[in-house]
Formats: sequence, C-alpha cells, structure tokens
Amino acid sequence: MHGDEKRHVPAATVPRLTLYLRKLRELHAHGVARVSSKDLAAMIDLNPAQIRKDFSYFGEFGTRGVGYEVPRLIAEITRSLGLDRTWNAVIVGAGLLGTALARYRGFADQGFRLVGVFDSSPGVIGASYGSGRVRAIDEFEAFCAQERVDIALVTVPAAEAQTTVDRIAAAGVRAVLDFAPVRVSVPAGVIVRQVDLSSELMILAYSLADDGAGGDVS
Amino acid sequence: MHGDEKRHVPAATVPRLTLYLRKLRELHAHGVARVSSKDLAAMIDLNPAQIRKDFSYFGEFGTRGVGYEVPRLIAEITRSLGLDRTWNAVIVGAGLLGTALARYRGFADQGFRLVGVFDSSPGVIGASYGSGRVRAIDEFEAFCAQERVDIALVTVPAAEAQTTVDRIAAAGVRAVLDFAPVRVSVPAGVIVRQVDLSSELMILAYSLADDGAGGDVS
DNA sequence: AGCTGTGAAACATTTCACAGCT
DNA sequence: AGCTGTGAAATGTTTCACAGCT
Repeated sequence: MHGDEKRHVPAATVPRLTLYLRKLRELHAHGVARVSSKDLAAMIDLNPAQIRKDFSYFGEFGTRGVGYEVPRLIAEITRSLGLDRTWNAVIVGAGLLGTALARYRGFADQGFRLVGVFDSSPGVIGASYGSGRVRAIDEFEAFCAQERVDIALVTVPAAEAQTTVDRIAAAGVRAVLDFAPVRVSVPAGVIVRQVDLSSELMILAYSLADDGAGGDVS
Repeated sequence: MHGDEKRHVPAATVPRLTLYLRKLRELHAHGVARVSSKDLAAMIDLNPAQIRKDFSYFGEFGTRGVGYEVPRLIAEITRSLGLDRTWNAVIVGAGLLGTALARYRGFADQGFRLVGVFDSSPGVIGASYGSGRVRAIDEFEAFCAQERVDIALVTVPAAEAQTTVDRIAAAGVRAVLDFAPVRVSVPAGVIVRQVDLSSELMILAYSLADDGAGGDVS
C-alpha cells in the first residue's frame, strides 16, 4: 500500500494475465488507446472486478473515471509476468511433437528463444529443424554450461520422461514444460507444468457423457 | 445418499480423476491388486482426503479398513469419466502440429478414435497421415452427416480459429480442443478447452522471474 | 457521470478430524 | 488397528458494492 511491498498473487491470477496481455496486444494492433475493465471483461468473458483485482496485485495501473491506457497496461503486465527479457528454451525429444514445436515460429514473438533441440536417438541426431540441428542428449550438460537454458520443453516418450527431467534438473534448468503423459517429480526449486493431451480428451469426454451440454470443467 | 442421485461434481475433481486413472492403470499393469487413498496420495503428491472425497462424488468404491480394489476402481473411474465407450475425433488443420497429433498413436489406447483429418489448403489435401488421407474442409459437413464426430481438435492458425470453430459447431460437434492461441467463443451446448503453449511458457517465465524458486502456479 | 481500487460477502475447494465399518 | 466416507473447519477465489478520484 505504501511502496513496493510484495503482495501475494493468487495462483489463478497468472494464467489470466496471459489472456489479458494477448487481448491488449490485439487492441493495440488495432489502434485502441484506452480500455476499461468493463470492456476488456466483455471481450474475454469475465467479471470486470476480477480484472481490476488481478491488476491490483501488481500496482495501480488505471485512472479512475477513465480506464487503462493500453500501452501502459501492456508494459506493466509484460513486466509483471517477467517477459521484459528473453528466456532461452530447449526442446528435449525430437520426435513428431518435438520437431513440430521446434519449427513453430511464434516462440520468438513472445520473448522466448529456442537455443537447442536434443535427442538420444542416433537416427535423429544431426537432423535439421529450420534454424539448427538436433544435438545428442549427451552434449546437454556441456551445452548448459556454455549457454544459459531457462526452460526445457520435454517431448520424449512417457517411459523416458522421469530420467530426462532428472537430467535436465541436474544440469541446472529450473523450469520444465512436460508434454509426456506422466507426472514427473523434481527437486525443490524446479517448476514443472504439464501439457497433457489425453487428460484433456478425457475431460471433454466427461463433459459430453455427463449431460447434454454445459457441463463446463474449465 | 440413498440411490443414484446425481451429486454436484466440482470442476476441479475431473482433471484429477484422469490422474488417478493413469496411476491406477500403471499399478494394475504392475500386478497391484489393492491400494489405499494414503498410498495413492503419496504417489500423486496429494492429500488422501482429497482422493476419497473425489471418489465420493461418484459412489462408494472402497472397503473400510482395507482400501480400494484396483480393477474395480479403474472400472468405476472409467465409467464416471465416460470412457466406457469409444469417442470419435477429428483433427482440423493439417499443419505441423496437426500432423504430429494425427500420427500420435496412444489416442486409441484411451478409447479415442481418429476418424478424419481436414485442411483447407490444396497443397495438403490428399496427403497421407498414417492410416488415412487429409480431406478437404469443404467435405466436413457431409462427413459429419455420415459419421458421428464427438470431438474436434483444432490446429489451424490463430487467424482461422474462430471461423473454423464456428463451422465445427454448426456441423453439430459438441466438444472442441483448441490449440490455437486465441480464445474462441461457441454457442451454448458446445464445450471448448484450450491448450495454449505460449500461455504455459509465460506462466513458467513468471515463476522464474518472480523468485528463486517454488513460485508454484499449477 | 464514470471508472478504478479494494474491503467485505459469497462461493468454491481443500484439509481436518472422526464416526463407522471390516 | 486400519482405512473409508463425510460433515465441519480452514483456506482460496470470485463477485459485490461502494468510497474515492478524474
């Protein structure tokens, strides 16, 4: 209230900030200069108070009676999310999904830089993926010692996920996005998020089976 | 309490059921016949009461003093999630991600059957993706009239996501898994879930930037 | 008059703690 | 003695409602 005291940010707020940022960039691209929480809420289908409260955990970005300046708000959320810098990412596992992600431009748009792709299979090592070549996983530790790696995207088969993540954590990488359909455990200080296709399909199945409709599980 | 009255299932319970199911199948494959909520909780890193309460929304599956029979529990959760039948899925958008998903076996393992892949680009239509060929999106409505389609996985570019989903919903498909980084709106009765890579990366960036570690946002 | 920022109320979810069965 | 099933308490999140600024 009186300075830069660190407020406690609810876990549910952070994913919403990414939605706000995306919509605000879109508004900015369309030349919109100002927006109110009411307007933004209508666009994202949320309660306006939710939006104001989410912002309030990071500061006071608006003007009473007026609303929020779009560029200012973009800058503040960008900073709040830690996107005012570049994060280096690697992909471990150059299978179908791994190579699809490696070729996906739109990484860089958001301040994420793909600095390497690794695999253990000799048949894949050396293959080209757009801007580089797949490296052997055995080079991973040496690579990390040379180049800072902030985030690892893990796209190895389920059976290899845990040992892969162990290795990644041991090499000092502190954030993992796991696409394998297994929960992995990590030492304290390492964050894992999981993107789980079969889980998502099952949740949809539940909603379909449960009732004719609106069984929303989001 | 006295029959098959439909209890209200919290939205947060359903994703956890998929985790239980996966772990139970693993236990079953390893020949484990019984498990207690305490043991299962330790494996998934959850509170035992959470697990018991999640189950309780669907019935009483355990035996006091003993625990849960693994096969029985698998059967009950499978049924509760609506996985005691086959669900037909299509992929719309045969780009990098779409084709990677199309080739991904492990769909069928879970009772999901990929019955078609669609795209609008002449360069891609007719291309083979393992068990079939990419169809023209213009055939989509006719296809849906012929074959039941329960779930559509949308892997088109962001700019086309909304019109694609409109078309899918109009064709009578009631569940969508959207991989495009835009929130789409749908008529009532249609369920959308979003898998959002850049949002996930931003959430990881927040956790990394925020503090040295444990800034868990899951 | 209009919109933000925020305590307080309403609602949802998780965890505790224990009665009740085996 | 051990473990489930579940009310009740604790915790977390969303929404309301309004004071305070422009």
